[in-house]
Amino acid sequence: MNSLFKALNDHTRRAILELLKENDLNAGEIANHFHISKPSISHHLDLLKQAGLVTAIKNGQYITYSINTTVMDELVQWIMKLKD
Amino acid sequence: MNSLFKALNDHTRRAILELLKENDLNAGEIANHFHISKPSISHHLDLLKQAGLVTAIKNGQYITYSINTTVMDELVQWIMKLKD
DNA sequence: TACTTATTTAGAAATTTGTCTAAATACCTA
DNA sequence: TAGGTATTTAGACAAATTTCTAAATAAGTA
Repeated sequence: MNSLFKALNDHTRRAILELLKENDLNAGEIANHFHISKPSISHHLDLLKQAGLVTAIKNGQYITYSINTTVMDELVQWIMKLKD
Repeated sequence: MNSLFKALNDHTRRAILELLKENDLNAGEIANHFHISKPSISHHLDLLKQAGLVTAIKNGQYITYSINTTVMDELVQWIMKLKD
């Protein structure tokens, strides 16, 4: 849960998830949506990957990122339990 | 949303919410559940309050804290939208 | 009023985080 | 093989975060 909350606690990373919801994208395409350097985006992608929120598949020179929302089920459950 | 994710991104604060789910508690009672100084707990409570996750009511010398889960609805909605 | 208790505020120290540039790695193509 | 493109890794730095102790504020009680 810790890595999940940590990954979600950043506007850029949340925006990346919203982008990936629409389409799978490679790292460069993701970076083009932000005014942040590619290494920084790469770092954000790494944190999302650590949380299980995205998966990465190498396609030759490119790495395609996809969203994985199943890890958020645990979060929703946690919230629902708090709500009773 | 930012203050919400920020407030949730800490184990102690999440544990405080779980405590308050069971009972309203005053600041001292909350502090007694952790091995953290009272000023630090006070700070955590402040962040939870800023996010709207708890409310505080002064009862004489004491301040009673209660959980407020309605602000998490927005978070659940955000997650559901990502899931389609 | 003086003392005690509950809580917060202030300020400081250590750690974590987000960002950058430069360099490294990996793959593609002529 | 040489050169170009895509991406990550490394290292540095500023800002934010978590924690602490000491002091301030507010309320209850003798």
